[in-house]
Amino acid sequence: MPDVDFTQQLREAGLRVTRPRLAVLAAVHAHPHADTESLISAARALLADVSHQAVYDSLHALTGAGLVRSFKPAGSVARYEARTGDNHHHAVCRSCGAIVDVDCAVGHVPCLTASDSRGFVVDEAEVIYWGTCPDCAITAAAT
Amino acid sequence: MPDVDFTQQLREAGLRVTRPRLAVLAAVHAHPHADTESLISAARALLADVSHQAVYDSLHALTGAGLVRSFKPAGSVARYEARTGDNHHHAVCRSCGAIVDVDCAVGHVPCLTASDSRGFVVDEAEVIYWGTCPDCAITAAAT
DNA sequence: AGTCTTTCTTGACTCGTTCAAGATAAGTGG
DNA sequence: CCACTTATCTTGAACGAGTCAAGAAAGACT
Repeated sequence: MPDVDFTQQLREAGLRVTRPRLAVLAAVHAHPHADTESLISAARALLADVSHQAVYDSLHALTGAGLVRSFKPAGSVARYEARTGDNHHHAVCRSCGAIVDVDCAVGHVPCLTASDSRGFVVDEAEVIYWGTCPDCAITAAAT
Repeated sequence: MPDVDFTQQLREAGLRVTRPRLAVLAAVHAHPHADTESLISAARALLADVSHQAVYDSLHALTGAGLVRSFKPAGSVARYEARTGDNHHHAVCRSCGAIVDVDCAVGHVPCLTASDSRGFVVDEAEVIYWGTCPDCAITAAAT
């Protein structure tokens, strides 16, 4: 996946194509669920001396354009991912902090159908499953 | 609801009964979905000069004991509520920030039944519905 | 009451994130 | 291809929710 893809994406989103944005976009694609600090490092591996501010700005711009999505499990810093528009959710391991993607519960977006939402017009449901990942479950059982 | 109730709750939870904790517990009951700063103010109305640290400590202790629950909509600070153990969720208005309780989607805790959670043992699902509250929907339509 | 342990007070501090001002470079028309 | 306009980036400071630490205070048990 050459930079051309990302350039294209930026153009189509009406964003200017800049080196920092390409680096950040590539970093998010390469490191799903990464926090900002990791993304700064990853972006610097592609483009030395990018300021942290540029990364924050880019992430905001990309988030606004829908090219990346951000989420923030309680007790964690902001995390970003490039998988957007498919209404998937996340499962977080209480023990090791691992995060995996989880497709919508019953398969057909039931997450948007709150039975009684008090007249709210709901347009997005953000779901985080808390639990124990397979690895930690095994470790805990072995204790 | 005299303080006796809260005293009882603390005792049963195995926590020491202290003035700050009673004040914080009462504050959370009186102001559902309030953020920490509001709770500090509310607690000070009941017990002047409580330190913010005592409020933080109390909230942590109460959360650990299951007497209060904390949640944190993206972009917001921590919020607390006294309604626990019934697996309800929240709807947040993007426009005015209002938060209301929403009972579980289909009525029978489907929120815990992620179809494919990659082997995760899920013990809690945290759901936040984002949308527009009735008031803001009307205001927006009138524009 | 006396003693022990938990909890509270005070105050400093961390860290993720944001703000601001000036420098730089992407896009656009000539 | 060059100049122009404006969005974006750099640098560096600032902010604020939340945490840490040391000593003082006050529950709980005997």
